[in-house]
Amino acid sequence: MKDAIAKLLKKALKQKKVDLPEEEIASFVEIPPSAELGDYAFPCFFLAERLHDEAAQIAIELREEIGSPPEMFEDIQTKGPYINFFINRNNLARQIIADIAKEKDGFGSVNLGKGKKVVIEHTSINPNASPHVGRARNAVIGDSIVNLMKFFGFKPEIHYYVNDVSKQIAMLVVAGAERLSFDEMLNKYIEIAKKVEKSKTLEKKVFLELQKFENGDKEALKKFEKITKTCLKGQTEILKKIGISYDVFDFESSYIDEARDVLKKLQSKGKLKKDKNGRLYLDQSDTQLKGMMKSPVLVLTRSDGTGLYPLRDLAYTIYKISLSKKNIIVLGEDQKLYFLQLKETLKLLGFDSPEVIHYSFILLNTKKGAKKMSTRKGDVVLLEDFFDDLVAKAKKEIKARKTKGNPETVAIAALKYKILKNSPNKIINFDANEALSFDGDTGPYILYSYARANSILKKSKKAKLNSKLQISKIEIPDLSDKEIELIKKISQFPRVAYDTFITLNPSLIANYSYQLAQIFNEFYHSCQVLGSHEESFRLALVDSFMHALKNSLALLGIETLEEM
RNA sequence: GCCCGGGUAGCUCAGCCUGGAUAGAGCACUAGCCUUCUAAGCUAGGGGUCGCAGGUUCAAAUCCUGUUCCGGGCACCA
Repeated sequence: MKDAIAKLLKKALKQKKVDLPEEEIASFVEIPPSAELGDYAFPCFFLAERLHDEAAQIAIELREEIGSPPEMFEDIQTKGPYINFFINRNNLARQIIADIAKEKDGFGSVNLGKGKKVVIEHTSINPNASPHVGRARNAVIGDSIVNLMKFFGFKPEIHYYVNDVSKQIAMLVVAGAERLSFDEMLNKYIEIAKKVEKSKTLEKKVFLELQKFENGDKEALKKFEKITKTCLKGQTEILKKIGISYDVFDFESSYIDEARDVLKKLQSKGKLKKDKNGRLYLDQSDTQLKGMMKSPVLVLTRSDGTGLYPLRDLAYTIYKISLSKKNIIVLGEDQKLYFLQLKETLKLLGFDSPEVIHYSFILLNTKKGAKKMSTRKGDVVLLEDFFDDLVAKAKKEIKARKTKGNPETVAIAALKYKILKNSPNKIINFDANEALSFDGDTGPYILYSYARANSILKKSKKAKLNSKLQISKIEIPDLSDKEIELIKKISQFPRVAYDTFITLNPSLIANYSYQLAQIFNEFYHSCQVLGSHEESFRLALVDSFMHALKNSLALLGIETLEEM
């Protein structure tokens, strides 16, 4: 569209003896702040100096040069220093409705992946306790990326890395937690973490337990496995409740042997060094990490010779890359530098590294200000508790309204939207009261607009008829402002979905979903559908809206409700 | 000390990549709207030195530099 405008302008500019390439002209073309100013606009400021005239006057003269607008435009006007282009809205309306009627749930989707496998690792919570909402951010973002990949024709394989070789589990072993249930784990963990912090001898005991596990001591193995299993089961059950599941669970402990091979390979690269305590480390001073760290090294073994986490992580990442070249991982912001270290090490070994999405923490709003959630300190809002609160609230609302609708679906929408509407790199300030709200910029609000739309179609006798009717036969009436806004917003969906895919930033589509729902609600109030003269067209428009919103929410991992 | 994020209305956030018309939403507050398709809604109103200071530009929330505050990280946690 911008190209077409640029073409018109190029011709007009030539008359004024200004010769600019079309691409440059197109780069000036913008979308005006309000619909009254048209659909596209061309600012003339930059021409003022060159033509020794006022920008507003130039706009008028250029407009004259263009002459009568071609068919694709309804009108071309000038407003001050701008030339404003109004596209033919009826054409747009017809086209969008026809596209969606044809593509339905595929509207906006492009088969970029062509069925290619993409390995996505997300969530990967330490198996030590019930997850808090901060951890849930990883899972919710990861799940959205999975949906995004599917939408663009990839075949996602979802991996969950289970950190079963860890100090945390060793601590729980020392605390005798292998007999505990999942619900009891958190308190035990907080208790032992406090004790270990205070006592060096207890910490030694913890590391001894870890060493025993790594060396394959049967007793230790059994205890570690029991705790890991209990935690993993508890965690995945909660995640399943919010509609997030996994294809493969990879256990860190099964990469201990491969880790040794990685160590050997690094040895052969000649970058591996041993410090005076006997630790093996990788010198990274010849990489971008120089200047970013006090000492650019990656420590790979303890002084007792046991491998550290990065070593196994390397082995694991190499394994994932062997599954598919396209790899995505979701990691906390605390792992930014570490991931760069990993990336440089993989590069040294001749491997690509996964695309990474880093997300910031969710802070807890308290009277004293925001503070970080910490499992270790017990300052958390547990995902499960928060979700249960959301479900209870949804049940209450549904009951009050005497409607039907699945409260779990409403709660999932509230939770996921709350997490996804912010850019991953933005810290989320989590306020319990605000998070429980279903008004305004929330998941339930968006679902509600869908349910309302559905209600119209359900009550309509023509809707069924419409679906069989040739879209081309529907008469497009003179469009009201709200109808135009809605059509334009719907038409943006493919672009927004694609941008989300490129940037791996689900907040783009989350914000779009909200704006779309908002415009629909405005349309709903200003335009009666049933029984109106424009009924056929409006029914088709409502149907188009529903598809756009449904596809949009699907990318966020949110299901729509026909009634709520 | 160094590296990476962030600072926009009382609060929570869009907008920044790719500079343009009066800086947008939501919550909270005020006033309206349910005998018409679901009031989880809509309409109207008040509320902003876009952290601060320079610079580039016809034009800066947006780009550049400096500075400040908050978060994350910088050798045996994972």
